[in-house]
Amino acid sequence: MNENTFKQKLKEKNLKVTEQRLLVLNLMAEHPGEHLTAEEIHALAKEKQPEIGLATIYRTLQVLVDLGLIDKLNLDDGFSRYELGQPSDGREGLRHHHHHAICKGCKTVFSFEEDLLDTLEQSLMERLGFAVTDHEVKLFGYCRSCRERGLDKLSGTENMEV
Amino acid sequence: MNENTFKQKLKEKNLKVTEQRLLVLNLMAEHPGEHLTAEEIHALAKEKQPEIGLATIYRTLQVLVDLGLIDKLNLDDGFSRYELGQPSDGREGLRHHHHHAICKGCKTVFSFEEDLLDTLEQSLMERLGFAVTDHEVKLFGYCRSCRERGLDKLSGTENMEV
DNA sequence: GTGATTGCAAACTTTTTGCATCCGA
DNA sequence: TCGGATGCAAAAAGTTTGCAATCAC
Repeated sequence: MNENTFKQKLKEKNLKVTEQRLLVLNLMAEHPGEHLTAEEIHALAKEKQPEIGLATIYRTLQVLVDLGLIDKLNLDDGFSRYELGQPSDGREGLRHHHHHAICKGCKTVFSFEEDLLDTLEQSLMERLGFAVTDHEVKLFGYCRSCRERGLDKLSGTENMEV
Repeated sequence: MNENTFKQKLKEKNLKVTEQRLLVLNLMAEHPGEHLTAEEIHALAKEKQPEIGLATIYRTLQVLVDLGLIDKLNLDDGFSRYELGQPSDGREGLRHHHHHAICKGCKTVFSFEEDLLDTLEQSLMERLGFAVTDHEVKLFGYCRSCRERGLDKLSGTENMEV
């Protein structure tokens, strides 16, 4: 995604090209694979444009989501998080985002690509007539190092909230 | 899940058996397959116990989640939602919840069972050493009736928020 | 009796909105 | 010029917390 494509997309929707919008998109592009909160993006943005307000960040992120340039994620920590979108694979209307594995021990989020949902989506279409355009997959469990430290063997709730 | 099993589980954690806890669990059991918000559960609870407070609902729901009796869902509508858990299939530590397909046209949520993630989970274990204990799968798309009404053919953002 | 639980209200947190000003086209 | 965009502050909405009174055991 280069800047000209972005400007093009904005114009198609009669949206204006502003410094703030360029800044936020560039910040997202500089942090690929990260899952940033609005506050984090605001902090990064203020380094380059100290006047920028948090409301602008939220409004800009919504624009970028609508344009399909970034994805909004919910990793169950009370924040909405945003990350640069994956380039489309060309199938019309399909934006298959990558998946996330969240370690319940150390809260690390592992991202990975995988397209094993095709069978599931086909079956939905056949049985319900439901056409899938997008999906969000979250796997919860324990990463290797937490398992080596025995964090997956604790019972009860003592490690459910950090 | 009968009431005695519930009382048993509470005692194991040194939690007390209260009217409020019994009421909330029973309400959840009376609404299988529904995705209720805390406010909705509160409204139902007040019919039988008008004094019950919303804070008690939240605290009780957390207890039920911790006990593994209900699941907390996020269907991207700004609410946390709760539903009765599926009975475990016996595999230790595994609670495979069912999946949700959310129609972007009419916002209907379709629930379905399917266990097609085993391959994905095996591959995670082999490649990352990540042991999956649970997962949450959300599919977004358009249901049959919305497709018949052409709601999936609109471009842009005009149908992204309702 | 004693510590957990409840109800209420206030606090908190994230996100949205109203509005005057400013800016891009 | 002019409608959209911004910054600020206030509001909104869902959820959590402090505390005195109450309840389970």
